[in-house]
Amino acid sequence: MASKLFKEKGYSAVTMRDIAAGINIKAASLYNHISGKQEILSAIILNVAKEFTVGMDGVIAKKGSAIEKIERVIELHIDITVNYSEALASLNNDWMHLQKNDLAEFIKMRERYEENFRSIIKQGIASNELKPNHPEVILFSIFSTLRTLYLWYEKRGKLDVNILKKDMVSVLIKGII
Amino acid sequence: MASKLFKEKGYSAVTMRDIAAGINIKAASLYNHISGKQEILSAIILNVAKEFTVGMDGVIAKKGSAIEKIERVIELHIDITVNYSEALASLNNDWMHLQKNDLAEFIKMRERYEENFRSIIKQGIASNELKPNHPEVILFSIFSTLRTLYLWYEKRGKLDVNILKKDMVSVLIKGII
DNA sequence: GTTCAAAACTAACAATTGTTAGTTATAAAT
DNA sequence: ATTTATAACTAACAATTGTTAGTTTTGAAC
Repeated sequence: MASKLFKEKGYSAVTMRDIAAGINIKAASLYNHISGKQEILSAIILNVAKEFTVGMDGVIAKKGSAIEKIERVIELHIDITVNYSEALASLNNDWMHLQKNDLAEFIKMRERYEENFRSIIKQGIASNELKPNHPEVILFSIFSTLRTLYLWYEKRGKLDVNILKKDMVSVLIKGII
Repeated sequence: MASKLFKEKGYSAVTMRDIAAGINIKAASLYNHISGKQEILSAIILNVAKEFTVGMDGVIAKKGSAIEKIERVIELHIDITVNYSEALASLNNDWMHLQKNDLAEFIKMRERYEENFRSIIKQGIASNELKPNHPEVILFSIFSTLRTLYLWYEKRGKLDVNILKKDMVSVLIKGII
């Protein structure tokens, strides 16, 4: 419920009274369940960040071509988007409002995730599976598409997940020509 | 200066005192120059939104293949990103904090822009320039990559614009294989 | 050197913020 | 029926918010 409000207006613009009203209680009653506003944000963000970390670790662990691994990363993102659509808004837009320890943990996970993705692309270029484009551009292109998928998934009427996976793999890997 | 703060923490988390401190004056002094916080936000967002609108209108007006038009759209986004990097953060993340009239104007511009982009893709599919993928997936893929370019452009040490354009066109249109 | 508009300042405001203290309602277990 | 833990409530707090009022400083034009 809080994550839905955070998605709509951003963490800073949502008040404890807003969150409480969303579940028909008063703001003070929230403190019977949580320690404060920050805890809500970090629960939302770190939970989904861990999903990404675990998922990416799984992709890296399995053997396979770079293309196969990229396909699995695309599927991972789509699955998480379907299950955590609102949390992804906070992860993308409000991570900077995490406090010290949570912020450090988040940044560490994000860096590790990105580095893993980068290693897959480098593997693909080394094995001639991928065009010798600048790896950063490939990384950025795929990454940013997957990152903002949550904005589209709902707007476009909850497309069928399997069709979406196939289309995304096709467009992102083989291009649009 | 305000746009830089908005990019870092988001509109709602930035106070008038923050903005004033950024230019070494007191908050009250800001009101000698502007009517309020909202005006800052709408100036930032609507200005860059108009750049997109004018640019896209230019692309649509010129004759050319769908691929050529998509290339020009990519170049348009890169040019705007280079010149308005901070404003793009507000446009992407804080547009919902615009007030009534400004919000309506923004949404109208965004819809028109998107519709123009969609028409280019449809033209490309009709003329067999593009693969018969679902147009929405192509639109979303290119769009979201361009949309978040501002996050990468600075982090990656201000890449050379012309090289970036070529790489982006290659990756987004021809794919990574 | 006086004038005068632009733009800075101090001080304060009403409203809203996250949070705490203390109290009451709920409902399962004895 | 009494107890007891859970979770709701009211009321209030200190801090911070955007903004206004009134005053002083600045600096170019005369």
